[in-house]
Amino acid sequence: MSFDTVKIRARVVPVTDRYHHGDLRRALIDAAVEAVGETGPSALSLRAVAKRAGVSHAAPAHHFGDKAGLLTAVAAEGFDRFADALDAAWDATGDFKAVGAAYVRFAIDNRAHFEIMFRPELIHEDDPDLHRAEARSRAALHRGAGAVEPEADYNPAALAAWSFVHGFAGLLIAGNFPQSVVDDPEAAFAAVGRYLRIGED
Amino acid sequence: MSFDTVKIRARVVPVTDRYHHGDLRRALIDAAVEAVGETGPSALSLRAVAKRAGVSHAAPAHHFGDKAGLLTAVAAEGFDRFADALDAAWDATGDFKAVGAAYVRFAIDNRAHFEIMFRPELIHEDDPDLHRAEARSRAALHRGAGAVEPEADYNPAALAAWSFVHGFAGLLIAGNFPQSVVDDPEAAFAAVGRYLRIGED
DNA sequence: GCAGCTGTCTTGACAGTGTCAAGTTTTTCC
DNA sequence: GGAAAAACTTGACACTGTCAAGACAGCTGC
Repeated sequence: MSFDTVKIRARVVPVTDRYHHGDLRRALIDAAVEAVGETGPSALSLRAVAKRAGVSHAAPAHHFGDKAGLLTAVAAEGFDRFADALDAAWDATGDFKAVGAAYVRFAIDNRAHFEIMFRPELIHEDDPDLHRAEARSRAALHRGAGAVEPEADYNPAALAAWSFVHGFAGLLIAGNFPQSVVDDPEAAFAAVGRYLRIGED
Repeated sequence: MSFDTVKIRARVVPVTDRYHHGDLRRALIDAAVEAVGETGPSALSLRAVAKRAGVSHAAPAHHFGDKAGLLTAVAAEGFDRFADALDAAWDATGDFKAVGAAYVRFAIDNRAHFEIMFRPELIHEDDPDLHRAEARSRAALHRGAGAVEPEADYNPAALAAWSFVHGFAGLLIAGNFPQSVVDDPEAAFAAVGRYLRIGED
């Protein structure tokens, strides 16, 4: 096997790990996210994910151990992107409401990730990578909401803010809100957010 | 059929439908709730539910059509009890916060029902019985939260209150809150609820 | 009081599922 | 260039939801 072949491969799939498929791990996560987006997390089939990625039905197990392992990887990726989004919103505005809006926006734009992230029975909660990513999100959220109030072991203001935005996002993507809210979530969130007593007076 | 027969039957099995098993429909719903409480909604197996109720594996299909049908019945029952709980809280106190506390309490005490009620991909959303029960809950919730603000097509105050309590309940039962909150949810909800600007000034 | 019928449930079968053990192929390492 | 490791495939297993067909009980009409 010549060095050229490797080089060509590396140029074709410019990702961290490389092997036969190129980056099957990546491809499987993407396929899983796609499938969850279409049919929801409960109806997800490992074999369908494998077929979507063009590999045999047992290939996912090699990378993720089992179904929950694959979903754990999706959740970890979700928490990482989530932390990025929240941090970006805070850095850009320094405003709690903007972080809340980013929270809701993330849930809408990354619905598949979001649905898995907060469904503990589907994933391996003890996964170290998941923990790391989750901690990042928690920190980002705390920075946005907790900055208003002094830090504490458990911060009621942060919990209030979290409950509020999480409930709004969850009810929204589950289809519990009227069409006008779905059509313009940002405006609705701004209107509804006025009833939260945080970051003012 | 004579009127007397009905009366006697009604005393033995005081439920809507009756047949061989006594009330298999009821038993299957109970078994499903039990199973969901133990393993979560995703791992629920129709055959396991049937075994738990002591009937053949295909018996549930006769009463509920399919798996989603069984879960729909659970959700409908959940929404009915939910409406009862919220109405009772409002009638007893006339206080929005008490309705919120009842919301959280219901989620904790009826975790299996609650988890299914807000997971649309698991149930038949077009089921008329579900719709009826859901409307009852919506009305009860609106009575508790919407009473504060004037009625409208879409009431921001009601949506805010709903988002807040729903998020709190959801994050709590998903294990995202610190132990102190889990140990005394009522106290935590009262503390956190102060950050919601509803029903005051 | 009995034939027929409707509703309740069982049996058996089917394709599809997750997981595991064993094999095959490719890459890496020295 | 050969050995070892990694990446995947193949085949099997028990289990799942769903469907068609049949068995059984209870009620209806006479």
